[in-house]
Amino acid sequence: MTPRAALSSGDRDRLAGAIYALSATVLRRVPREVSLTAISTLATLERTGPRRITELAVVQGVSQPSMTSLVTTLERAGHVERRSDPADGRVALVCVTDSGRATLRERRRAGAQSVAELLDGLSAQEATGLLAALPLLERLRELDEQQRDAGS
Amino acid sequence: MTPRAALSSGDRDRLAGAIYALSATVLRRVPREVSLTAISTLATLERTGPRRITELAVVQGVSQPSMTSLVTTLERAGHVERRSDPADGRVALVCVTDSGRATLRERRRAGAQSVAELLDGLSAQEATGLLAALPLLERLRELDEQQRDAGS
DNA sequence: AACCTCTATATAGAGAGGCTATATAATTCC
DNA sequence: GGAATTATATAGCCTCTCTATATAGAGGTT
Repeated sequence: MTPRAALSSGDRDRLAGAIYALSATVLRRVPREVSLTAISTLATLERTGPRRITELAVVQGVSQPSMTSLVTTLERAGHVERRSDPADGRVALVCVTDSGRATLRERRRAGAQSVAELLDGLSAQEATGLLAALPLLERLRELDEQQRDAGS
Repeated sequence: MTPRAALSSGDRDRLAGAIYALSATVLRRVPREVSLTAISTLATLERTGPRRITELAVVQGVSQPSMTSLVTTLERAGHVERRSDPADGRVALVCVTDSGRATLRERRRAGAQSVAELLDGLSAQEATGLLAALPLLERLRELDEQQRDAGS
């Protein structure tokens, strides 16, 4: 894929495996009142502005009926609004509301809180070492985001 | 909690937030034929040997009826066996089978594969930097595991 | 030994979230 | 203007989770 390998095959697999395992661990720590897909959808709307249902379904990797149902649920909860597209009477433009943004913030706070408790188990030296990797962790997420939001 | 803070409050929150966000991102990349709880349960059984249903429910943070139902599903799929405890006729000792271990391996492989594709988007320098954090990522998972498996 | 209480698991029924198949309405293209 | 296409909605089903409750074995008391 890449011109030259950045990591040896073994390192690449070990690192990827560790990240996957940690991810599963972290997500299981946080109780979910709102589904992962719902949160991720709100995040997409916040980042990229109003989107159509079909686009959201593609971005989230769920079927269109599932996204219709999710949007209906979020709408009832007041987290999003359906607006009509003046240019095309078929489409529903989904917009996040202040309530939706607040939910997103709260969810991020709760998630970070849970991970922070895990971080407290590290020594000062370990914590500092991990902090050095922070930009790289953020970069990984950006990489995924770019691929994900491309579904326009 | 800890005697002295290893990180500033802001760093701690940013790092925790980044890890949580990345975790959610990573897990949404991997299609799930088997539920997260099922995989995590198989992993617990592999690590710690046969366990009672009630223990597994506590460790996974689900209700006992949910765990009974999950074990039944896993048993039908051949991934675990129910054995009786000679010392107590009420308990069902759940044991992972070879098929269960194979499922676990395959799932880890698929997860790592998906993350590896993300890693390929990093430059050689970034990838090497992240590799340096590998032991710390593993350590975080161990910390969680210790808390989790304690439910004996 | 009979009984009561506690514990381990199972069952029943309901709700959320996902899927496929299909219906409906608006747009686009001859 | 009518057919084909596209965007969303609806219907029906499956899985996973929950609470409430039933069943069966263990343990202690008299």
